Parts: sequence; C-alpha cells; structure tokens
Amino acid sequence: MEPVTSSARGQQPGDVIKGDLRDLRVQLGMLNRHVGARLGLREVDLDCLDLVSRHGPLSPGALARQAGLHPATMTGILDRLERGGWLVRERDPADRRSVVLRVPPDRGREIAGLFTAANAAMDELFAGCTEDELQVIAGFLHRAVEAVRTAATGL
Amino acid sequence: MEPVTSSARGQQPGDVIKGDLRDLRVQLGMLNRHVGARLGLREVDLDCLDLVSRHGPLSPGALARQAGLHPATMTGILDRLERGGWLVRERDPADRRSVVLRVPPDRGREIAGLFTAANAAMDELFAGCTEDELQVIAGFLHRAVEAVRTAATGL
DNA sequence: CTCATATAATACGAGTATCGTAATATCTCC
DNA sequence: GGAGATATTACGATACTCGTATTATATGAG
Repeated sequence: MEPVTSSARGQQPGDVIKGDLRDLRVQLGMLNRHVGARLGLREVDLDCLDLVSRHGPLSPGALARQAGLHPATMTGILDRLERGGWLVRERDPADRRSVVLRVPPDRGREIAGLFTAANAAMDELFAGCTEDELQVIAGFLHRAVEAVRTAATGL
Repeated sequence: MEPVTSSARGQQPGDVIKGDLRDLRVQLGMLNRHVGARLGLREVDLDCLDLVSRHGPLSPGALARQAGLHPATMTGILDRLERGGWLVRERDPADRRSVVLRVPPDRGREIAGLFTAANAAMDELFAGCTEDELQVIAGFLHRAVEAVRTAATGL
C-alpha cells in the first residue's frame, strides 16, 4: 500500500500544513460517510447532528446559517433526522414561530459509539504529546477555525 | 456577534482539539461551497479537483476510493468537471482501459485565486508561530490524517 | 387596538445528483 | 487464443437540493 498522502515536496512548512488540513477534511468526510452509511444518514446529516449536539440547542434557521445551507434544505435534513429519531423539534415557548432542535442523550451516545475507533486513535495521538504541545495545537486550530470562517463569509 | 465556536467547557484538552477539528471541517466545507458557488460546482467536486491537483494524476477509480465515493458517482462528477473544463480525461497509454485525470495548470491557478483570502489568513497565522510550533502542528496533523484514515477504512 | 410589515419554518415542484446494475473495452494468465 | 478479471461508463430508479409561495407569529406605527 503506497503512502497516499504525499504532501511531501511542498517547500514552505505552511504549505504542508495547508495540504494536511485539506486531507484531514477529506478523511473526516469519509469517516462521516462510513458512519452515516451504518445509520442510513448522509454526510451533511451527521454534520448537522454534530453541530446541534455540540453547539447546544439551536433553531433550524441558525443551524442553516452555521452550516451554510438553504433553509429549505435544512427542512429536508431535519425531516430525515427526525424520522429516524436522531433529533427532536420542540416549539420555542418564547417565540412560537421558532423551533429548537435537541438530540436525545441516548441517541447521541449511540452515534458517539461509532466514532469510538477514531476517538481512541486520536487519544493515542494526544498521549504522545506534551501538555505544551497540546496547547500549541489547540490554540492553532481554534484560530484556524476563525480564520476560515471569516474567509468563507467574506465571499 | 457572539462566539459561535464554544467548545470551551470541555475539560480534557484533547476534547477541545477534537471539537475544533470538527468545526474546522464544517468551516472548510462552507468555504468550499462558497467557492464552488462562484464556479458552478459543488462541494464534492472541489474536493475531487483538489485531490487530483495535489495527489498527482489519478485514475477515476483510485480517486473514487480515496474520496470514498461510488465509481458511478465519480463518473457524474467527472462529467461535470470536464464539461466546465476544470479537468481533462486522458487515456493511459500503459493500460488503455484506464484513464488519467489532470488539471490544466491555468485552471488550477484560477481556482487557487478564489482561496487567496483563506490562504492569506492562514499565512498570517503561521507568521505568528515559531518554527518549532509549526513543526509540532504539521507533525500532529499528518499523524491525525493517518489516524482518521485507518479509523474510516476500519468500518 | 388594528393593521402593515418582518421573520421563522415549511410545503411544493422543477431540476439534478447519487447509486445499483449492466454493458463495453482492455488486460493478464494459462 | 481464450477465460476470467479489471476499469470505466451508460442507464434508470430513487432521493436530495433549492427557488418560490404559504402559514403562523411577532413587532412596530398610527
């Protein structure tokens, strides 16, 4: 099996990092597709589910903005997710036009279970790092998220 | 504007990193969708184009395996990309069943231009890091790609 | 208080993508 | 030379995405 991620001959260390970030995106997408296949869901569905479970209860509109999707598309995604019981729609008592999305805790754990292998591999990676290194990585990633966000919304 | 990426109250530093990786994936996806919208392409199309341009000339089958897509799906994607002139199909002289995919250099630059803002933001991030820190980050990302790859194929 | 306007979510239809299967062309090995 | 394997693509059924219109509720002006 040949090494699939070349990204080797890039001169600048920054270029290597950029390439690895893109590869990581593709790989995480594949992981999502495989997990989704087990669950009868698609990549974008899992993304939305992940956003809801990590970034707290959200409205469909807010979720659509965060994911960069059309509100009507979000309706279809939520229909799929709700049909499978992965997520529930509740009326917001404060604004009855609005809806809040919530992931039942047991369902969340069920999904997390399929990511166990990936999580374990990551934890092993972390175990080989010093506290300072983890700090550097976390700081970088956090700022990278913001940088990409502003670049994306700037279009 | 409230901070959208919370990922703050996670206790373990590893959990923070995992959360940021997921957020980064979503944001890179949004960036891809926005850039794609300018070009009349979709997210997955740009992913494939990126894989071809960075991981050298590839066959459709190999590309489908790397991206985790059905070969027939890849045909549709390649049809779109070729119709727009983003990519050419050439017969492999060694194996005439096979096809090699190639991105015309000028088209590659055209696409890269739309990522200029994101690249600049990234470069600015790199400028604020020491050489050692970049080394740590690059090393981590590279191993993370491999970890996720094996976890994904393990399903 | 009433009405006009704005906002949130969804229904609906047109266009399009995805994927399983089958077909075609070529290679490899005996 | 022929049988089986492999790479790619054609085709059709199914399902998704997105623009627009619709319903329900909130907000502000008169």
